[in-house]
Amino acid sequence: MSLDGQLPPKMRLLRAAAELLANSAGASVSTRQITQLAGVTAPTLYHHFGDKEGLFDAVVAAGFEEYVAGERDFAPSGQPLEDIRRMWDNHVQFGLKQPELYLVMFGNIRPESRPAIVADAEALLEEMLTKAAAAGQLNVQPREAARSILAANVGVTLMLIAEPAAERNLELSTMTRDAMIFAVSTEQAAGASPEDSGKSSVVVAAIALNAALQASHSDQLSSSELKLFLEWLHRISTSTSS
Amino acid sequence: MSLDGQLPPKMRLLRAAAELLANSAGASVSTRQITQLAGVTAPTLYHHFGDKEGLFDAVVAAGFEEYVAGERDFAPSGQPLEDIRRMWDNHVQFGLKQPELYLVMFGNIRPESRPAIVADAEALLEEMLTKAAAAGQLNVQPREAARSILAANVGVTLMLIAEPAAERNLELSTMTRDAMIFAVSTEQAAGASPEDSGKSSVVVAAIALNAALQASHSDQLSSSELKLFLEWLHRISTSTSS
DNA sequence: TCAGTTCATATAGCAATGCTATAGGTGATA
DNA sequence: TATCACCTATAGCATTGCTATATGAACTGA
Repeated sequence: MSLDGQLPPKMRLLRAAAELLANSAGASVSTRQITQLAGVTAPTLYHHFGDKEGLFDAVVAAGFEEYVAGERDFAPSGQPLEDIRRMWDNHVQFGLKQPELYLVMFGNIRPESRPAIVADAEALLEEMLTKAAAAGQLNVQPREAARSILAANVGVTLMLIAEPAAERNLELSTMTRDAMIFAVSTEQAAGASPEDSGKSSVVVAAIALNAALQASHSDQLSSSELKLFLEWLHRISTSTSS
Repeated sequence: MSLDGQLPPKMRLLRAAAELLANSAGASVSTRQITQLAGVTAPTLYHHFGDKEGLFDAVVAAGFEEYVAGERDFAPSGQPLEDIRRMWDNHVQFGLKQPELYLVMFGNIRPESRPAIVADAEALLEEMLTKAAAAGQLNVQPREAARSILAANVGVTLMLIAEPAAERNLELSTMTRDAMIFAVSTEQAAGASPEDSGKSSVVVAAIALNAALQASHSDQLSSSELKLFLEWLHRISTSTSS
């Protein structure tokens, strides 16, 4: 079978690569397989993508588009933390639905190659977490919370992918998810956690104000005042000692 | 340079492969590079390891021995949860010290190939968590806790590896670590403070910060800075627009 | 001591891989 | 028609993982 049709060769190459990548259980996919399935010869591939890795990057980029679309494609519930849960679940589902693609995206991250995807995924989470912070529901900076949650999310998804599909236990996901969200949220504020007993109230309030200010542009302060104000606010909200 | 010496060829192959794998920044290592560095010809490799992947598996196994040794190599503090923290940190340190090896071990996990390593790492954690459970410090089953903590641990380590070494922020690790441990432990009994749920305006946040600042004297701002800061805060919190 | 057996290494080479130098074909524009 | 940029194909190179076969070394039993 070949992916002929009226599609331009560039598209056919992308689809062929995606299909072979998705069905190759870890085995390496050769350019010859791809070009044959696409009904195209080798130079066409290198003309359009320069490289085998270039083609794979394009496939990953397409997959990432799909992922982002999924992350955005539900109505905000009004409860940011609930939306975070859905984003988490969507992330896991994406990984389980396209494990090979996911492994290329998040399993082989190397310092020099592709922190871009990670940064984008973080930004998605951070965006939603900022709303939570604005509602006073966040314990830490939205950015730090996003990094932490994403890390756990990736780890859980990789673990689930590694398991045979039959015995996958999604409880691992929900449990870890709720643990992370609970840890960054203020629901626990009165708790006995030893290290944040001193910082909590001031820092939480500062973080919330910071997020709220950035969401709604208050005109009570001039721009220069606001700049200095935000700087001080940042200083307070990043303080760790009481 | 070659790894000659009195070592048997099998060892030389292992060391050569480990060294090349450690220094190859993601690039693929060829059998010819390995055999040349080991001062050996190709059939020797296949005689001892059968396969290129067989050799790499052996390298991974050796690396895993080192990892396990590190996980066991500290005296139990008597506080299981504190020991879990050290195991977490040791895991991260191992990943950062040998990133390429770590990526092979935990980044490329595929359902059919190697859940063995994951299972062993889980068992290490579970062993310690069982002690915590015996001391009544655990909220969930040790096995579930181990799976969850390991997943987050792997995710965090992968994220840190993906970052340029210069700007690695280990706070991501400690924060996620404590979040996970806190979530599975029984320490969290204290109640929540649902008073400020639902509102998100700048004013509310400013008022909260104002109150919090006056309650606890933060030393992040000088007194003159603080005075001006509070004035602005007052201006914001008395504004009429939401 | 010496044939037999087993283990370990080397020589030479195969098929498959990623990639490319070069040339041919196509359509739009002048 | 002629030109020119763009896209694709033919053929082949260097490198890859791997192996069929042969040679050496070390030990065994007589």
